[in-house]
Amino acid sequence: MRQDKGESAQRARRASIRQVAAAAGVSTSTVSNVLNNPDIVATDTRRRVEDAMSEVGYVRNGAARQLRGAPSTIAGCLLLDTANPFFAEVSRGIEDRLTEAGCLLIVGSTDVRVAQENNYLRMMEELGVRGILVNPASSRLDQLVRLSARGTPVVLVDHPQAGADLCAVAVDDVHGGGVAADHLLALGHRRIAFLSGRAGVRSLRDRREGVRRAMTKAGLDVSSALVDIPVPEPCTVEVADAVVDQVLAVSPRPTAVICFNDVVALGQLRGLRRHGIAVPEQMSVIGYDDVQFAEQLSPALTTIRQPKYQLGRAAADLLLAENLPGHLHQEIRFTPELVVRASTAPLVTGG
Amino acid sequence: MRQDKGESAQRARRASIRQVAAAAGVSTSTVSNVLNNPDIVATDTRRRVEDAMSEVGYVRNGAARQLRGAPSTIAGCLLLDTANPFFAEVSRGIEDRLTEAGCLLIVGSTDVRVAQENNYLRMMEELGVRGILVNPASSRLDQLVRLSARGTPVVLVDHPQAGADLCAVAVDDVHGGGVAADHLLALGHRRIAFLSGRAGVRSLRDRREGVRRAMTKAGLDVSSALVDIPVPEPCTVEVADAVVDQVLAVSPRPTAVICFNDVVALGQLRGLRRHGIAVPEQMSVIGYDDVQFAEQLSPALTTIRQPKYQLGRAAADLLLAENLPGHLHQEIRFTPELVVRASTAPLVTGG
DNA sequence: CTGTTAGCGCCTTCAG
DNA sequence: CTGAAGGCGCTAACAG
Repeated sequence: MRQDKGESAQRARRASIRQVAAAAGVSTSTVSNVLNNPDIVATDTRRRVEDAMSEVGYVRNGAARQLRGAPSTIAGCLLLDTANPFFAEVSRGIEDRLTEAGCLLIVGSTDVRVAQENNYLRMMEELGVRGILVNPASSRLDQLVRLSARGTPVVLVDHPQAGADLCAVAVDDVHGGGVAADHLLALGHRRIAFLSGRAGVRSLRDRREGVRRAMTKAGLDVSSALVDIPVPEPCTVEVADAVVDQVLAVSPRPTAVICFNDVVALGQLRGLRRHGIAVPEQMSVIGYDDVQFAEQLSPALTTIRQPKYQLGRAAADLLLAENLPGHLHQEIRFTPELVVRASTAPLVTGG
Repeated sequence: MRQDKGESAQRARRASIRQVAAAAGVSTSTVSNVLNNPDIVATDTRRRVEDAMSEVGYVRNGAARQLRGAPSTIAGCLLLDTANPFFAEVSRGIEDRLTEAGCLLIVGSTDVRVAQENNYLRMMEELGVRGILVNPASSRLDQLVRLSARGTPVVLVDHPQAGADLCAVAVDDVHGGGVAADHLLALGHRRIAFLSGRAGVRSLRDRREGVRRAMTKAGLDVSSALVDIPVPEPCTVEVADAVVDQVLAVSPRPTAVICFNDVVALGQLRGLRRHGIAVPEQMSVIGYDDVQFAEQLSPALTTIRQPKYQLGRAAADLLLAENLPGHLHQEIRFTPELVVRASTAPLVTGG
């Protein structure tokens, strides 16, 4: 069963353009032409070459083509956590747009770790990817700007341009936090917990700022109306469930909680149920993202809807446009919207 | 603002090992040694080279390395739909294991389209990826076997080896379907709808077979006890919601429904609510996968739990082992388990 | 229309 | 320990 060549190698070397040429009795450049300029090759020569290709099992060598200057067919994408339903939908939007352009997608989860992000960025840059879509783990963008300047286009995903010389697709998080707070304030809540994630995440800071402004506008004293509670990593349902203990320990107890995403809200619902606290009667809960399952939770989740799939598609659009002649960096901005369901209700005084 | 070189190019050519050598006053092979055999280079020479690298902004050229014979740092993965929460978790497991091995991951969704799958496979093979993890869109595996024989290792994900000369990570779907049916039969249900997806998907056929066997074992006439209903693509909550109309139109009406995944079950819950049909009092619903949100649905979803993340990790493990000397193809098999919650209940006769 | 040639950037001999 | 040379597979020029 040994190969004739005597190569002990695991993986036999693939047939090259040269073997095809030999098998078809033509030169290598003719084979190359069949591949890249079929029109300029005589029909019967072409057919002979094509037969030779399937005969020797020829497969193009992407590395050699790229070395020769062909544009890369790979784009990269770094998200905080690809398993999170929000990012999973964003990623699918990216993938679909890239596929239309004949590109493949490398994905990576940073788990909000800058070191991991840099590691991925370096590997992708070495591969010479066509560009990288990044939901940054930190708000320091200089690393990304330098990467872009060195020749690998970078598009920010779910992050504002923030003065950086990059394309960006953003969602107005200040607005999102604002409408969440406005909703609760209109229902009479005057003490609201804000569940945020790892410190320093830009989108969460912005949402908190939106909440703060809404409270100020309503004439409230933020220091007593707003209770900050961090959710430790990893941000899973179980962890968010456990955080409920902290929420309930605050005195005076908040009557409503704004979660930084729907997974955390799911954990809150579970934890509150565990404590025998009725939602929304004794506690209003509001999520963020409006993932698929939000509508069918018990109770159905009031949340802030973000355009997830479209976010991804738009980002990929920008990336693909980076190569075009007169390209200018631009920011696309989406506005999130409140979706009122059953997890929020008017404050019952004396509850 | 024009570059001095007068290059109108979008993307300046990156610095090569040669420019580093020139800047450091050494030869290219010394630079190469600094990169690949740092130990054999004199300390001060090495430092000089390293300074030169950062000075000229050197980045390794992956294409050139690969052409020279370096192993690829990329693995591919083809799933039916990466945005589906089941596959998103599988994919995260793959990603984590690959990252430990210093590999990147290309993902692709086939949407159960063989043409799309083949397209992705071809592109990945041309790139010379280290291997490809595939949840096949069809049960014809010859294409994959040939790919593997040509030198690109293939690992089947959530699919049995089925006699193919490939590694595989499988979950016992017949068993899964069986326990779902056993549960409903024990509750007294005698007319059960099975919601399946696109025809020909192996895992769904197997689950149906499990259901069939359970019915037979219980002494039922399958032709009257089992009602097959297909859910058209794309398999979204909305589509599954609409399918409820078909379920209810069947005469005599089924009293329980087994869904092929939790997303479809979610749609069923929504559609049944729309029709004013109480779950589980008037209709029992059972899902598949046990995704994160299943526990918190209204009502909490009875479902079949699959080891999603572990499935991915195990598959990546097998792929990484393909290069090892005495490698033999193997199958790893997981067993799914029933998780009883609130969406199933005893049959109320005369309901 | 087809063949010849010269590298793309890197790494691995083999001499010094 | 360092330098010089060849070639991985492919394509863009140019010659025929």
